[in-house]
Amino acid sequence: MLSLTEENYLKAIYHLSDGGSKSVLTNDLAAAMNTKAASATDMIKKLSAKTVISYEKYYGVNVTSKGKNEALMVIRKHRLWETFLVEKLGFSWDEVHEVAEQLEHINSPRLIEKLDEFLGFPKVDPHGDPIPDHKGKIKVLPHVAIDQLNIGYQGKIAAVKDSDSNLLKYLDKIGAKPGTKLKILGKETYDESMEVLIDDHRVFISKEVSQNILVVE
Amino acid sequence: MLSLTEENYLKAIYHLSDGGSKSVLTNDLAAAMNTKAASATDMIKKLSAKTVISYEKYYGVNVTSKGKNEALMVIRKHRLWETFLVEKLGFSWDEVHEVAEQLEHINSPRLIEKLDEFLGFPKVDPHGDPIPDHKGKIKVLPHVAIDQLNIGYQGKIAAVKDSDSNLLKYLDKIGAKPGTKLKILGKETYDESMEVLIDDHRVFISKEVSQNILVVE
DNA sequence: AATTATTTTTAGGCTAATCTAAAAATTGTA
DNA sequence: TACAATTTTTAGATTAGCCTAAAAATAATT
Repeated sequence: MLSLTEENYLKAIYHLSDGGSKSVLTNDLAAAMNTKAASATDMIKKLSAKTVISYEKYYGVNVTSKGKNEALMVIRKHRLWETFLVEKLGFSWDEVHEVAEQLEHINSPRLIEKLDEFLGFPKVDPHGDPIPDHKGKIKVLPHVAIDQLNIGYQGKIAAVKDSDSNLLKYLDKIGAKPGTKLKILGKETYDESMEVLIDDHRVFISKEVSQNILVVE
Repeated sequence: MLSLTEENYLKAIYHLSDGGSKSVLTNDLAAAMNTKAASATDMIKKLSAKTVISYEKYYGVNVTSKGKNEALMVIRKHRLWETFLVEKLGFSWDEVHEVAEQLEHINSPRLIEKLDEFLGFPKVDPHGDPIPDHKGKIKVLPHVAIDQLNIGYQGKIAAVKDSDSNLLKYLDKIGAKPGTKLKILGKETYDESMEVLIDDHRVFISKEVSQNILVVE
């Protein structure tokens, strides 16, 4: 059993390690958790003792398969709650994160299975991120940001990066949400800004924004 | 801002004081919280400092109006979530308490208003207990337990006491839930057991059970 | 009214999660 | 390769919530 704080650290480690594929450094973890390195070290020791991460002094931490599973269950809960908030309660997708950060720690397997069913077993959350199933299986689709694509590309938005609430507000304003069709009309070589067609509306977007809109390759 | 633990203590004080109408003793509070008197004293000091209760050494605590409001907001959340779990997720009413104990501490005024709306602004929870409105206003109906009533009484079950999950399971089994019609057919003077008609089914119930089935007077 | 019993509070300690400051290990560079 | 810079860990405190044991206050009983 992990405490709320331990769950949050583990989730951060999981994300920083790209789903367990690389080591995470103490300082990076501390930065992600808005704490100091000393606190991160303390927590690393605890999570190590609980065998959800493995740890070699001075060389960073790795998520164990047990830890991966625990992290995926938290992510599952987070994304199911986000879906609930948007689909059922009418939240806009830029305001769900904070609430989901709280709801993801509710501990009731039965609740989460019922919620999944109530939502119709969704595969992705409102930002297009995949929702792990009850066994922790997650379907990672190969996404590319549209700044990597060329003029003439046509397709549907698969996901958006959900790092920043202001970005999400902007994306919402220009209509860029998962499922919407998109076409690249032009690209300025100087600053890599783009002209795109989003759901038949012409929009100019900066490179920064284009890096956050993802399509399936 | 109250911590999770502080919220739980305040809620217990509110309930033990019958909604703020009488003082609560340290030992009773400790018993309700499954802790020791020393811990209760510690917490009483903290809640006092936060002006949600008033406290005179050795003479028990009283809820302030500020505290009453805070307690009512927690109760509002608890009962709205219970309603959600039963109405939307298909939980049976004897299994919602534990989960609602966790959900009641989620802090998001917007969430709770949206949830209220989603549920159609319910007036009572699945046990028949009134749900405080967003201002903390609560409509207390004058309930009587049916052990106080005589043969021939006819009416609808208004609420059941939700103290014990085993009792709730039993009540569910015999069909005794809020809204169901009920008639008292007989009463044994020796042990005060009763024969009642619940939704047209004849059932014998002990005094203990009859004390937990409430109707509007 | 005095003594006993009960209740409540205080004193001092423990653990989880945090911090600052200092020490140790690793990495980068002259 | 040795010294400087950076990163990480350790040491020692702090706060919230809990504990036990002892002291203090109130209540009950002879």
